[in-house]
Amino acid sequence: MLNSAKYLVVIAGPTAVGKTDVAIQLASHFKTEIISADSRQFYNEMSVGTAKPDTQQLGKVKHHFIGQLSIHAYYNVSKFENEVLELLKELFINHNIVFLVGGSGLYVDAVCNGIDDFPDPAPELRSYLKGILLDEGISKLQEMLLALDPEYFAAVDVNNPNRLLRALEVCLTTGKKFSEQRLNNSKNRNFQIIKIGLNLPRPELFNRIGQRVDTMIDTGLVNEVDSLLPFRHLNALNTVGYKEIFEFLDEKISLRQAIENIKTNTRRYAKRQLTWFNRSSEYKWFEPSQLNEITDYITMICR
RNA sequence: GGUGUCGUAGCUCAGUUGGUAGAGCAACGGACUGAAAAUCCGUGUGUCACUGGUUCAAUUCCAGUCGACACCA
Repeated sequence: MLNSAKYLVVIAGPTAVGKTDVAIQLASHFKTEIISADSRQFYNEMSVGTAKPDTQQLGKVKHHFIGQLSIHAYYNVSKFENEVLELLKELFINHNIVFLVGGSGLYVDAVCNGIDDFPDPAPELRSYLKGILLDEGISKLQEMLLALDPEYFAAVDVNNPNRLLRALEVCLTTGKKFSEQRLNNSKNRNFQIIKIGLNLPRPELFNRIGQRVDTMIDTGLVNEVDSLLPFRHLNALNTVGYKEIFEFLDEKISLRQAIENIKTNTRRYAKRQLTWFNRSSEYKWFEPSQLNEITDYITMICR
């Protein structure tokens, strides 16, 4: 092969747009493998509610990062970045093109651009800070961050508890300001990146979301969620499709209402995904039906 | 058929002692560096059922009409 350049082809887009099917056809065409960038399809115990590729689909193309984790495992985007880079080294030995497919924008970006390195905070620090949030409210966390890192305090969304907790965690673990360590530099990769966005007119997308939720219900979502009831406190299960069914199982809402809520929350999620991906101008957008155009586009660039 | 209550945003409802109206949810837009399907921020989109009357001014008061509900026949 004359051109030995390596290409990571990102297939991103909102949930239910049809990424899985397109990716499988593309990966088959280019005789390569798929890395999933979907922060919920990682979990082995969550299948129906995450619309994982089914066994037939998984049989067509080798997928990575599908169901490789237990919901009890601690995982984060930095681990994902490192593991994917390791895997890519191997895959690029025998393939010039590898697909990265998923809707988790932060995870996609971590692979493409990298994220800054921070030490893992001690678990007890995290629960200590959460305790403060619970007992004294967010204003206490704001006070703490203002004292420890006024620069980040000025820039951060101070009403967002997750952001405050994270910044405080880093400040207290490292003894240095979060803002000093958060360089936001794009890392160099030794492969080229092609970004493809998949989207549909909104009514069509929303229609597909509704149909997919109905299919999940028909294929046993309630049973799956019921079996995970003891673990509902886990972060992995703080997820659309699961939290609404928990409410139904608590008899707080009807099944009908739970289904409606899942559809609404999935639509909102899809919009947030589009906001994320639209921020980058690097995406070339297609409709999922434009398989030939997408194939030509990739071929043209990789030629 | 009679009496009563109600009719305000996409939905549930508040309100205006008469000066053309506002909450929650939805919707729409946005942010995002180790929880990210998470978390957070911003925006009111309206023939105040309809037709008349009183009034400088009616969504508000009055009458009628239509519709919903309840009770009485």
